Amino acid sequence: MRKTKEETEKSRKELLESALKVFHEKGYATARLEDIAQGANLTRGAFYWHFKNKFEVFKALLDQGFSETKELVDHYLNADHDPYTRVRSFVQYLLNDRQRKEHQTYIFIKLYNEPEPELADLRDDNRDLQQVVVPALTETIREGILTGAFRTPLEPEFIARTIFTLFWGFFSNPQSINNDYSDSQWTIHIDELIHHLLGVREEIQFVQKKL
Amino acid sequence: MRKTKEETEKSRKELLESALKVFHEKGYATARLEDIAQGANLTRGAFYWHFKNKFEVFKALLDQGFSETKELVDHYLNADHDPYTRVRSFVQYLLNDRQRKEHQTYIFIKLYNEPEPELADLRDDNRDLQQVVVPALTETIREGILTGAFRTPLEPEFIARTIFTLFWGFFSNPQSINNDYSDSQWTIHIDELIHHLLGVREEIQFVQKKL
DNA sequence: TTAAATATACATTCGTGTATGTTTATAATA
DNA sequence: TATTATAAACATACACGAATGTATATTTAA
Repeated sequence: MRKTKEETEKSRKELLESALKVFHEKGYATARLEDIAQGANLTRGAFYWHFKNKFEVFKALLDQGFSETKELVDHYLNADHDPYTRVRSFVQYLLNDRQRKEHQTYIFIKLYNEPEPELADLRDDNRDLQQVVVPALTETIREGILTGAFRTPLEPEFIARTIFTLFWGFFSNPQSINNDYSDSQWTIHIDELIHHLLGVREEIQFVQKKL
Repeated sequence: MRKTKEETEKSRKELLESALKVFHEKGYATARLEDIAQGANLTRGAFYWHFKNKFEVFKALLDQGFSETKELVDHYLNADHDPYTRVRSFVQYLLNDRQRKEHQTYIFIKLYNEPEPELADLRDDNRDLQQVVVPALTETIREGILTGAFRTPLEPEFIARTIFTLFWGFFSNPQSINNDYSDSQWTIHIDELIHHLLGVREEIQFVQKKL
């Protein structure tokens, strides 16, 4: 049953994808290796050739999500735009990501929330999402305040943490998904909220909305 | 090994308490009935006499937390005070609860976050925390706006949902617990945030702080 | 020809559920 | 009031299935 190198790579990727789905649906503890294998049209034999065990796939997935988040932060927050555009585009991306529901960031946070003692080590300082997002967000907000784009009585770091925690809650709460207050409503209002939190000057809002 | 009625009741309560702890530490799926029994200085035999299975204890705990939350809402939000005091005391309670870490509300939310398909039925409309908190919070905010205590461009329901979601994220994120940005920092800043969100008039803030 | 890339088969462990044993509070009875 | 029968409130023992990990078999790129 030996396959070509490309086919092997494909198998590995499909196993990872399947694992992400299964973890997302059943959670880490309940996920069975056979579910994961079947999702990739393979057997547990294939799984054990590619990965050591359940823990290792999970770790691989977390690392993947973690570096993807880093790229996101780099792309949006550390971009070469004005502070307002940077914050806003980042937030908008997260909202869309949440709406698609299938993407990394959304599932990533769900994975983090599992109590499971076995995963405790993974949630150490090195993989803290906050430490990736909050500093960049804080810096952007601070810059916006210095340049006079934002006028807010709140501390930049606190605003950053508030936005982060708000999205964390938004992604985590299972009920927020099937609720009458739908995603589209959030998308509209979140925009106002961000403006309100940052104290975005009205001229900027106006210019932005015209674009 | 027959015990008196009081002793029996005590056993049951200790089993529930232990279950709460174990679920909190290990999560639903990983929690073993023996852990729960041992935590109450009993055996699995005792457990099975009091409860049908793991699912039933969990349900009992959720119901318990749910009704406790209802009481909280009644006590703080539906109280006989001005809107400002109601919102603020409610938020302060949650913050303190979060700091104690051992109380129901905190663990309650953690329980809700588990993916575990078996628990899907429990997260239906009837046990939606949002439907308990958000309407009461919305009403309080709306009243505050009508009486002129609050001046905010944001919609009352959205503010309520924002506060709710923010706390959900605050309670859910495992990293927010052992972070350098400590609970006390949040406690201070959250106060400002609530003021900012609600647009609390400065006279009111001043009077409140003097008390 | 060899070992990569799987599938299949098997052993082992772990947790649940249930059946059974044991003690003793409690109600009934005399 | 003392005695006794009963079942409450557990503890202990056992049977079972489910999932993991490993050993072995199989095919075929390289």
